[in-house]
Amino acid sequence: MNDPLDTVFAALADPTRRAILSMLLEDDMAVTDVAEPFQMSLAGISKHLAILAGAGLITQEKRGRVKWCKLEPDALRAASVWMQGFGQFEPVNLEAFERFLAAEFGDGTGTETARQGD
Amino acid sequence: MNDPLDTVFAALADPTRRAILSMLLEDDMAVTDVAEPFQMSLAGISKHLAILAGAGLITQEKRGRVKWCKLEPDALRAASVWMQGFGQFEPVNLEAFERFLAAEFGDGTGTETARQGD
DNA sequence: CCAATCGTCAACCGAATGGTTGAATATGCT
DNA sequence: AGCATATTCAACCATTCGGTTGACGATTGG
Repeated sequence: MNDPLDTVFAALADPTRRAILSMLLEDDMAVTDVAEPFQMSLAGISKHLAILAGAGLITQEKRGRVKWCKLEPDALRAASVWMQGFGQFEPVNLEAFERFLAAEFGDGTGTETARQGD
Repeated sequence: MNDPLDTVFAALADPTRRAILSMLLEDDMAVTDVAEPFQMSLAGISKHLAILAGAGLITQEKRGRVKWCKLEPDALRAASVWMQGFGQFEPVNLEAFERFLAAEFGDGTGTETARQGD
């Protein structure tokens, strides 16, 4: 895999990884905490995180025995530019995005009862 | 593969398929003509086209014995919306896109009527 | 020191990918 | 009819992917 577009799009093609990215939108997280909501072994999540890091979509910093995962949204820019070239979509607003998140997890993503307890 | 995001991103993760999409930006094309610039069997390209069609990124219409491939940029909208949610990138212009194409194929990207002899 | 916690590594597995070749199916031309 | 063109199908192959389990190296805390 050479082209960064390859790795970024491949990373985004997996629903678990997209879900992880969405989780990291809210806050940096430790690997174990990232893994918690998933029905998957820790090693499995660790692999997904490695793939996301390989694509530059997250960075991981080890403090003590805990490794913190941080979203790096800038890595999406190149891919976004590439895509926009096709559609010339009108500027996207966050509402549409939140509808999307809601559709994908059916999880309360903000509008009603903003996330409680952080 | 359930989520349309899965299929769209997976389709975009392959450089051959992205190149095909870029070619189709300029014009609809027959399968054989799509295959011509690639060092790959026709059947190989046919498979790639099937994947793109499966993701909704192109449609194929058979007229006579020729199957025409047409770009469907609207299929990118959902993926684009998803991505924009992370970065809130400034609106993207076509210049940036053309720089990208140039970087990826080093091919004349439009300014000088790329299609000769149609 | 000892035990628990955090995370990765290594080996393994089944399924999917990306590609090939050769035969098969349509369609068109003369 | 008969041949060439356009495209897919089917079988096969090597590689990668997504996942598991079990052992392992760090780090922390009693």
